[in-house]
Amino acid sequence: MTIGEVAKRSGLRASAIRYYERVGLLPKPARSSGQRRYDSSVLRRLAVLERAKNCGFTLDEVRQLFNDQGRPSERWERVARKKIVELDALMERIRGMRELIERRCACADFDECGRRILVGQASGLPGQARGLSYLATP
Amino acid sequence: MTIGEVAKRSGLRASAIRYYERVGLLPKPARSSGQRRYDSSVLRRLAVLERAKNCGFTLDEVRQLFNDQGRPSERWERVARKKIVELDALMERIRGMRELIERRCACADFDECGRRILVGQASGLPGQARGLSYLATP
DNA sequence: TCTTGACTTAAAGTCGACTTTAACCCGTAG
DNA sequence: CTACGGGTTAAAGTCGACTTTAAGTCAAGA
Repeated sequence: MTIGEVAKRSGLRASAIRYYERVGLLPKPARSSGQRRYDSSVLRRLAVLERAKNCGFTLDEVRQLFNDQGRPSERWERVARKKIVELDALMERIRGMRELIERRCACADFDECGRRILVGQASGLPGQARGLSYLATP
Repeated sequence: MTIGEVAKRSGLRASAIRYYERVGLLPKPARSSGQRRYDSSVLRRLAVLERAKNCGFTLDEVRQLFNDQGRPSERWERVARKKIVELDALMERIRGMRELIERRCACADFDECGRRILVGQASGLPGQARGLSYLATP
């Protein structure tokens, strides 16, 4: 298969496939007159990669999954355990945000709001928040 | 107050305060021999800004909160409703990720894993996932 | 022969929320 | 006078996961 076919079959862009190769997530394929030629195993590899991304793993974690030493199941176990902890923390953060939003105030304007926040010391939300731009699902 | 004092009192960096001014989240303060001079209202504004960030609002949304037209309570209501929907969707996504991770497979290696994913059509997770690097709480 | 379409590369661009850097200015203490 | 500790600016850098661009290569079809 050429990279274009792999792209069509996997639903990824060719540029993404080249990128994965560059960062060490895909083995370098054979070449035919300069062009990459893949066998079907790349599709399985990409399926696992997609699945891992759907589990919330970063590419760095997927690299650990694919390339670290030890049995595959051990590597999975290690990375998965860590991710579960992160996901639980994130859930907690989001719950905190929701609560904070739902806690309606009776301020006439934002200056009064600020005054109340400054006197009442508790923000009610543990940890620092980041934007939620990652919510966009294109 | 100089920008340094505001930074100390608010816990923000001076560079962040200048940045907020540049993007229209803070009004341009008076100057004394070239330097910014603030009155205490800026602390209340920054307190609201921080609170809004803790609610998960992006700076763009905070800008709508501060600068759009309509009553403050209306602006808040509009932005807050939208954010709650986003947060709920995010919760759902994370729940899906957790489930997917917890669903242990019996594959000997990742190639077998890929084969199973390719034949069984359901990923079990709705929507596309993104990395979770935003989890890092510096 | 010329064109088309698919491929190749390195390098730069994207998004958000800042930070860092480089080069400069200003008032005061020694 | 000069060093020091603030402040100032525009421009570039950061993080992750890619995409886009520019310029070039290659085989097949008209």
